[in-house]
Amino acid sequence: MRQKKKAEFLTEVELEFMTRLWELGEGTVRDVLAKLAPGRDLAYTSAATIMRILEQKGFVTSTKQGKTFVYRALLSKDAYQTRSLKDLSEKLFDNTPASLVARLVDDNDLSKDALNEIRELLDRRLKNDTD
Amino acid sequence: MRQKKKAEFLTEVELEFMTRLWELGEGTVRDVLAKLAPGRDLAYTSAATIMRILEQKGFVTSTKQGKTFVYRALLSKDAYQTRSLKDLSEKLFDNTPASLVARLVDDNDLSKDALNEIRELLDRRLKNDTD
DNA sequence: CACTACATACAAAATCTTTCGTTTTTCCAA
DNA sequence: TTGGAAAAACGAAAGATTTTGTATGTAGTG
Repeated sequence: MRQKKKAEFLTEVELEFMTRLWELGEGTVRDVLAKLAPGRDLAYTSAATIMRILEQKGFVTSTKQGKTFVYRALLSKDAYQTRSLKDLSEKLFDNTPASLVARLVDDNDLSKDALNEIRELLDRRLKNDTD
Repeated sequence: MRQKKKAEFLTEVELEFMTRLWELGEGTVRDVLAKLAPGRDLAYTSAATIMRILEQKGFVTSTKQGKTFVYRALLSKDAYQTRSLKDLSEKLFDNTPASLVARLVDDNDLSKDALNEIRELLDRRLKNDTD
């Protein structure tokens, strides 16, 4: 019998909801629903289902307050950023982060300040590393 | 009546196939199929279907040679890298590329070499910039 | 020619994702 | 206490993606 592998990545809609939850810190289904993009028209039950799925998959947790659940993210935005970047790097940049940065820097006119900021970050990182 | 919007992004499997085609430059269904990951077991007709879908969606084109189609990418890897980075930046980094790079270099998995490579890239960029 | 090997074409099964409707539960105010 | 408003639970419809089987076409060979 085959064990269903734990989901690593969020689906489109799951990411949409996690993003709102990250913004909120924590919130009920109704809170999250209210924060969706203006045009977005989604039944309350649909939103509730998505939150329940997110919990099943282990991306969020909930505690009951009165009769309603309050959700909080278990997966942090930072962690998911890292995970997504790693995935993109593997799938599209031959696992060479430098080429990813190269493409990014070529595409966007990053300000001198932004570039300097990043470089300082690198310097600090390189100093602290002992390996 | 609603016009079906042109697909912007590749699905999981489509990306898998495009990646092989980018490596090959051009190739038949059989060529691409042969290049898939070792464990990957997929019927020939499945591969053919995927290539046909890629063509329908405008990501590749084909020319008939004898009785078989030879496919070539219309969407370049570079262009798709750009598109994907932009999407990731929007969806997960508030559209600020600098924070994306910051997260990337914060990742502990990066080797010293990779970090140095990125730094040199930035140095060159900073020297050439005139603004 | 007609046989064979291999290609394309396409409908549809299988699976995963997204959305919703109905039923059940729960709190609270009258 | 009980009736109503709002939430949760859940099955399943609707939709998209992935995979396959069957039918059909075509080039080349004896």
